[in-house]
Amino acid sequence: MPELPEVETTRRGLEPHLLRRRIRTLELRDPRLRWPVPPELPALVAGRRIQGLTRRAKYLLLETDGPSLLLHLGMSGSLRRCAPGTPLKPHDHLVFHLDDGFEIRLHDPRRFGCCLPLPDAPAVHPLLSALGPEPLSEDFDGGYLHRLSRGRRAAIKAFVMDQQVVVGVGNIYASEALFLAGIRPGRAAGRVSRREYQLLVSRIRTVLTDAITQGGTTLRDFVREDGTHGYFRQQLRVYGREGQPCLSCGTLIRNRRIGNRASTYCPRCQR
DNA sequence: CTTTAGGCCTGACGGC
DNA sequence: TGCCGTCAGGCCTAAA
Repeated sequence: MPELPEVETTRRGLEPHLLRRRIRTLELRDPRLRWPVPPELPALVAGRRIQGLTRRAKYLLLETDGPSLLLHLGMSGSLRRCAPGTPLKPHDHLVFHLDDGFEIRLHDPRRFGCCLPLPDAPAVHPLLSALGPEPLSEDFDGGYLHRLSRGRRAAIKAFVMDQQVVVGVGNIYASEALFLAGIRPGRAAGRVSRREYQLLVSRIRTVLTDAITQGGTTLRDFVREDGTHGYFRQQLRVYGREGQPCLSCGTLIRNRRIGNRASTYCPRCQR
């Protein structure tokens, strides 16, 4: 599932192949994504030169010398760089034809992703304007989470998955970070101590950076820009391990629904 | 204000 | 074998 590490892996893989390239055409094979891709989008970007590929939260910003684009991979999306002549697959919805002959294809079976034009001031875009801090930035720390969480009754897992609180942390990495910090996912966010938040922030940082190093987590759909898998799945301690023994203490991993999400945890290691 | 539920979408899976 | 209900998940909107 594309959370921050998968999006960042894709960004890093694609950027060197995109910089200074020109978009010859954008082929709209199926515009039915989370929001319909505007029919005028191909005309807006045709002939434009790519000046950057940046990331904000789980969004990718494709910057050109004309209009820029906002891309999201939803939960089953991937961007692949394909050599000329590579056969199209089902669910290859968008194809950027570049001036070096290569193609960048947005593949998204469940179509929860998006591709939208971005205004000149990206920060005012409604999808970006209310986002919380980046988890790997300086302004995200234990004190911030502690302050923001006072009085909140929502589960801490739902709290850290709230993109207005901190971005990029989805179900997989929230589960893993809470395990590494020894905190039960169902505890009220407002009852978690400052010290625990400091530890949690540290664990969120390490789990995200480790996952980026491994190329992200492939469960089913996610592939990197070159078609290879991410390898962080092998490092998962609790996610997807319901009923299996905890790697630290041997207690069986439990699964509880929190905020309508599967939440796996070790009842002994996490308090 | 915070919190929750529903909806979008496809494919895998289990039960009958 | 084949049909069908359920689940997965990010993130929106609407409603409580």
